[in-house]
Formats: sequence, C-alpha cells, structure tokens
Amino acid sequence: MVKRTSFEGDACPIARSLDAIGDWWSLLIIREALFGLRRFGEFQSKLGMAKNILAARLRSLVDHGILATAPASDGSAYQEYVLTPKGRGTFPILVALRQWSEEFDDHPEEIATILVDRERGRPIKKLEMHAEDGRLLSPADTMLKPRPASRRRSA
Amino acid sequence: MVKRTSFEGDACPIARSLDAIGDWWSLLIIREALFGLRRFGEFQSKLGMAKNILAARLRSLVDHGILATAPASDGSAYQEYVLTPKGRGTFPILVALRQWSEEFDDHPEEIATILVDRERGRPIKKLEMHAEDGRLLSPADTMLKPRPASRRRSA
DNA sequence: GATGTGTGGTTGCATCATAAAACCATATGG
DNA sequence: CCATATGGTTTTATGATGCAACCACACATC
Repeated sequence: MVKRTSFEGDACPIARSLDAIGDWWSLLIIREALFGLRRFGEFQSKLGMAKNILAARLRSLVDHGILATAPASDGSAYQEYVLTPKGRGTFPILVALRQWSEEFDDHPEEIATILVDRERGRPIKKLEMHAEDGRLLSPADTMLKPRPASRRRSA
Repeated sequence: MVKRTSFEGDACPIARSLDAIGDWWSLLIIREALFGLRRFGEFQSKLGMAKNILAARLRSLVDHGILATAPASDGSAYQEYVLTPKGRGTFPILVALRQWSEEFDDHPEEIATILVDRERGRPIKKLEMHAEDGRLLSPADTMLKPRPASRRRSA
C-alpha cells in the first residue's frame, strides 16, 4: 500500500489500533491463534496465504507485542507463535466484527459458524456497553472527551 | 495490495467484515461520519488523506451499503455521505478497537480522547459479552459451532 | 554418510492498489 | 465576468502484495 501513512503517532486510539492490526491478514492470523494454531505451517495451510506474506505478518505481530515466539514445544527445534495477553485482548474486536457481519451481511446464510456460550451451546448476545454505574449504554449515550492533562492534537 | 484475495466468498464472518471495512481508511472515515461529518471536503481536511483515495473509499463504502449519498442539505448542489444503519452498526467495532488501544498501547499517554458516558462524563466500562440468559462470558466461556443447516466449508 | 522429505522460511519478479499532485468541472461571490 | 471554493477525476511513481522458486535445517531412511 505504499507509504502506509502510518498512524503510529496519531492521537486517535482507533488509528493506533489499525496501525497494528488494520490490515487484511493480521486479524485472521490472530483468529487462528485464538483457535489454537501455533506453527508457521498451520497458519499457512489454514489461511492459504503466501509464505512470505505470512512471515512478514508474523514478524510484524511479534514486533507489536501481539504474538511471541516460543522456543519449541513438541520437540522439533522450530519456534512457535503464541498470543500474548495483548493478543488475547483482541477478542472483543473479533467478536464485534463477527456480530456486525452476522447482523448486516447481505448473505448471512453463507456464514459457516456461530459463536455460542460453551455451557449451553446457545448463541451469545450482542456486545454490551455499560456505564461505570452499570447502565446499558447506546452509542447516543456516549461522547468523546479530551484526555485530561495532555496537549496532544485531538482526534 | 494486488489481488486482495477478496474474502467476499469466505464463510468466516470476520473475513467478510474485513472485506468491507478491513482497510486502513474505511474505519476512520466511519469514525468521522459517526462524529457527524458528511461532506467530502470535511473528511478530506479532517483525515488529511489524498482526495482520490477518499473518493475511492467513499465509493466502496457506498457500494457496501455502509454509507449512502444524500442529495444535498445545505443548498449546495453537491452530495453528502451519511451512515446507513449498517454503517452505524460498526460502533461496537470502533469501541472495541479503542478499548484495545487504551488497554494495551505502549504509549497510552499519547491517546488524546476518552469515550465517556454522556450523562455522567465518566469513562465507560469494557465491552461485555453475555449469554442468552445474561451470564457474563469470558472468551474461554465461548466456542464456535457450525451453523445448522448449511454445508459450507468451516472457518 | 548420502539421500530423501517435511518444515520454516527467504529471494526474485510481476502486478496492481495506493498516494501525491496536477488537472478539471461546477457552483458561488464579488 | 473573473476569482475562488468545492468536489471530484486523471496522471504518475511507488512499493506492498502474491506467486513461485529457491534455500537451510532437522530428522528419518537407506
């Protein structure tokens, strides 16, 4: 994508997130990692992506602290890629993407999987946003405020 | 990015979402639209992006049913871009991205804004995932299930 | 110990989306 | 009637992407 206009220094947290995981593969790699994949070859065969692209993405994800390389695990002297807490912290993002697709996709019948409550096997509810005191909030109930004690440019 | 490996036909809802909004600009445009921007020039000056890219993104977002073009509004014979319900439905995604950045960013002090409860002006809580019966769920409490009555390949 | 095979990459190379700037077309203001 | 602002499209270059081929290492086999 040329230049990439890296959002790294941007003051908007959304832009900052996109800078780390805002490309077409990173989130899919994270999805598979959450699913339990760890090895280069596993990612490669599951996602069907070019190996060089995968190598570049894995390196980038490691650089961003989303994945970490573990020495081995099954004996073979290669490395594995495991999610860090930061990586596991993307779970709500993936859920939000999934739910948006489930709700608004033009062909929802093509969606192969549903996310369910493990205990009951029933679909989970939509993500909820709550105030500090517990009130359920809609988008209209929220607003952006400048961060106290900071003079960076606004977003 | 060449080929783009369009995920449009993929059975994974995350991939399908990414196909629509998984690039570096779309979500930022949506963010500004949620903030109230409507005009080409507003987006352009606020985001500082090249005009041709903006034009292409806006067209793509309209094609995906995320934005719609409104004839005018302030008299000038140009069009405006307004969010559709599908577009407004991305709100949780943006909140998830924001919260991920707030929690895990290496330089959180650079983040300029916080999302607050409009009524109290206090930061909102993290997005919550609930089961149908209301139980709060952690990622480990969930699992993927194949969609009933469908024989598409799994994700 | 030479040979094969599978894993885990790196290295070219062609392509095509991106970005930046110039250009254009249609209002609007003086 | 000219200047300027708005809303784009065209032109050009760049460089990330995708593909295939190549390489290195480990382990197993002959």
